[in-house]
Amino acid sequence: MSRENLKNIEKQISAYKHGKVPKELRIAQIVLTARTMFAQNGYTNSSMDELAKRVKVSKPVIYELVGSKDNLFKMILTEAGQELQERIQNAVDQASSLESKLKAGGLAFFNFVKEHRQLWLALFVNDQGLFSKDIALIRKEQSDLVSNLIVSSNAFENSSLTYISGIAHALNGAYEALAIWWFDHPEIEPETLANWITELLLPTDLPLNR
Amino acid sequence: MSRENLKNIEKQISAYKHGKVPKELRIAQIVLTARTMFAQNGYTNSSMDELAKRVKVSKPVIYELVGSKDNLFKMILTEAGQELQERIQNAVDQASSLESKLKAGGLAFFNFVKEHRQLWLALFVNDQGLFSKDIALIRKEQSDLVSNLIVSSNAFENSSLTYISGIAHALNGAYEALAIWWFDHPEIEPETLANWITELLLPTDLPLNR
DNA sequence: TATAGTAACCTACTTATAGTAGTTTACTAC
DNA sequence: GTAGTAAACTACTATAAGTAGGTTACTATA
Repeated sequence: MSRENLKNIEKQISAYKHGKVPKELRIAQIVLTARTMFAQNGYTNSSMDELAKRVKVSKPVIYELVGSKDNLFKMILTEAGQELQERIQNAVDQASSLESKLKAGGLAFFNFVKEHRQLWLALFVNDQGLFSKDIALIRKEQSDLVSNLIVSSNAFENSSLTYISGIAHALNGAYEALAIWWFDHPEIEPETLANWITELLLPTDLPLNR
Repeated sequence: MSRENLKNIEKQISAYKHGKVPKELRIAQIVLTARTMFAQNGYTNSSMDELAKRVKVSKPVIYELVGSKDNLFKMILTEAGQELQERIQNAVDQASSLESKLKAGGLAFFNFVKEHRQLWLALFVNDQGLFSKDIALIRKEQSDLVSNLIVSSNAFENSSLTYISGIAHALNGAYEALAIWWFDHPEIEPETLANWITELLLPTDLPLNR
């Protein structure tokens, strides 16, 4: 991602006196500018008119070069997805044991998110603002339910509330992701899915508490 | 959710000859019609003009009664969130052991999703179509990476590929959800988060394989 | 039974934004 | 210096959220 940086490109562009900039350079400028804009405002709250203003070019130029708002977003999404993928893959490859691979992969992921917080949010999670607070509230309630379950089970009796809250959210995310995956495997019964996650967390041949 | 059903309400409405229907009844009709529309087309692809057509009323009536498109969506989202919450809570309360509570809660969740597939997707996951395929592709790649990790570790050697794929998606969902939760706890280090999930899956005082 | 008040509803607009048709400008090759 | 073309522009259309201001029909009271 950002193999070229925006400053660099704009410096090159400033060499063209009368504003007629080669296609590829202009595309790079547009995509990078759009990435910042999407990160700041999300997809819906970003407009192509504003993008045109930021790039200091008229709208048809943008449409000529990147096709559509959708397509522009997809380009940015795909590129970021690829970089994320590569970084995780490299991290996993360089570790040896299962445990260290899991740690390294997770670390690579969280570092990526840390470096690109706003962008990651805008690309992979939600469309800036609109309902994120409402969904966050619902998730929080679900997670509180799970937190209570964990606490009352004494499974994590020496753990901090922060840790338990985080784990509860992670667990909810697992259920949610499995439900999304389920759309492509509709023949599976709800009971089966519930068992999968339960057994993942509480292997039947192991004591429940630790 | 849908404490009243649409047919019922429209039957009551048809009693009013000249189309002047009491506020509350009209609101119920609008909300239920909108719920169907959002489930079919998602938020962005649903228009208030179409809603007005479906309800057979002019647009200002709808704005008078539900305020805005945002607000309408939030009403539906919140109500669905509450029902989901209640169903999981009831299921958990009625079970006794930690394991049975996890199973029952999970089952309640997956049953809810099964009963309201399209609506659940539209409300909690994404905005119909636009980028869901692109994000799904990225998730699939991440999950394949995790699947390979799982397979090569021999941790699940007797498991079907379908199961492994599902678990991999669930695991990715856990990372993603934890990253979202992280926005409210920015002081935590990436290493810490990576360790949390690793230890959840591979408790250090237990053998790695089972 | 006439009429005042109001709840429910309407037509016709404004504003914002994605996307396009058709034209103009400046650099390049001969 | 002129022809061709790449890069850019102005000015439009279409769709959709949201609103201003007016109309209709039911209800209560004289």
